[in-house]
Amino acid sequence: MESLQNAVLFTGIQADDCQKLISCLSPYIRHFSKNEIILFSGASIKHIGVILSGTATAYLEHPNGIQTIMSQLKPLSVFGEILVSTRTHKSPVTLYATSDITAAFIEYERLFSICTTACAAHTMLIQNMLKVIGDKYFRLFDRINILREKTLREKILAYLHILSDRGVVSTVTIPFTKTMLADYLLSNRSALSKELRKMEVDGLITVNGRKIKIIASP
Amino acid sequence: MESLQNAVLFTGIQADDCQKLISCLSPYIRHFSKNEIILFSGASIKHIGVILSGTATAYLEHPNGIQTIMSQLKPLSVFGEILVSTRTHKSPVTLYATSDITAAFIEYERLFSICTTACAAHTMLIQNMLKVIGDKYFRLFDRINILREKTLREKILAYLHILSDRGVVSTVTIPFTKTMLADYLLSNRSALSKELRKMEVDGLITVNGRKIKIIASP
DNA sequence: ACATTATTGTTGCCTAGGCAACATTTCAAT
DNA sequence: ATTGAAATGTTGCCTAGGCAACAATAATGT
Repeated sequence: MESLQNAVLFTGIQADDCQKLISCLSPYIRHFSKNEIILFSGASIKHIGVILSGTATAYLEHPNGIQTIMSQLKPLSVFGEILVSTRTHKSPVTLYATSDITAAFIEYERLFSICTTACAAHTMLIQNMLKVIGDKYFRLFDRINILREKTLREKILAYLHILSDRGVVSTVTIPFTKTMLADYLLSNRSALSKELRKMEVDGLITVNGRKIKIIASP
Repeated sequence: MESLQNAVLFTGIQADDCQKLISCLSPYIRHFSKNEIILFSGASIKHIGVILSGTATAYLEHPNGIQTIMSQLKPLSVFGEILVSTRTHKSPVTLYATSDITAAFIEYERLFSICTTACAAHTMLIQNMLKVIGDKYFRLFDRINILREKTLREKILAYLHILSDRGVVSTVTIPFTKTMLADYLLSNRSALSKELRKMEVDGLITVNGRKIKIIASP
């Protein structure tokens, strides 16, 4: 439970205020085992979740059964926070546990109920939530920025550029498998494999498993 | 200024509370003439904007100069609200006035400063803002849902399906030109034109200018 | 009413990359 | 260590749709 304090939701709040705030939010803990579904696409939820330990992956489901990767969650990642403000609270994604997971859940209502003990902290909490939502929005925006590139090569470069924190670092580590990367880029795995090789031949990058070094940035 | 009260930001707030709240937020009004740029991509802003009259279009700019349409704003649309919570407050899009525009601007700080007169209304305001942000998030999500379809025909159908409020209505009116639609679908205009005709021939839809009737939904 | 500009339809050409099929390597579980 | 299952590399084929170029139509401003 102490680790919950480290979540972005609680940054900028004094330790003791934070204690009070959290007890005021009265989160409850749930465990999920690997491969279990934490949240079904289309299901209504009335809590936001915080991953305390383990990892999860969010997929967008297609009527035809195909899944598209949307995001990866790691310890202290928050989920369900966008649904707070929607009418139906229906999740647009399915959340799979990719390892054994411990997660904390906080009821939406608690977030907005003004508690008597730590109101200032409460305000900070809401602002932090805005920040979390903003971050998620921009990650989706990043993807649009990548997908609008016309060729696969350009998509890859755009992806690497964003991953490298907009060109600050030159060696990046892809946070998932190449198969998933192809999925993320909405392209074909073998086409991705081909193109990465071509880019290596053309001296643009060096590929080493999941590590990619970006060579040219003219 | 009365029209500002009708913005989503102020729904669920009593008229008199709303008056107080708005004077507390002390918005200021600005005018833009057609084709003027309201907000530059990359520019920092410290206000959220509400369109009072007129229309605007948000474009994502590419280093190479190509613009991708992101959203259309009409009276009572809000913009800049996602930037409230970010560190740099830098706009990811450029906002063009597509007609003469009147807009109200409210400083971020005012949103969170607890006023003495209408604190409850203030809380409602924040919740409304969460709703606005959530809506924007889902509109972006919709686009991903469309773009991940593999063929152009499937993209068009997915687009029409979402536009028809998930299949409730069978005749939809495209909110922009076909040229812009092709842009939105990240595809080629003449390819879109071709495919729409083919779909008409195949008896899937009927196209009448910007009105499209969806015939089959098996 | 007229002129200018934007939108739309239509055609043909051509290539990026989707797809399937297989071999190889890496990873995970027992 | 061993086995089964993913992940990855690689090849060839083939088509969806990008692109350019033009004509026709519609919208807009003067």
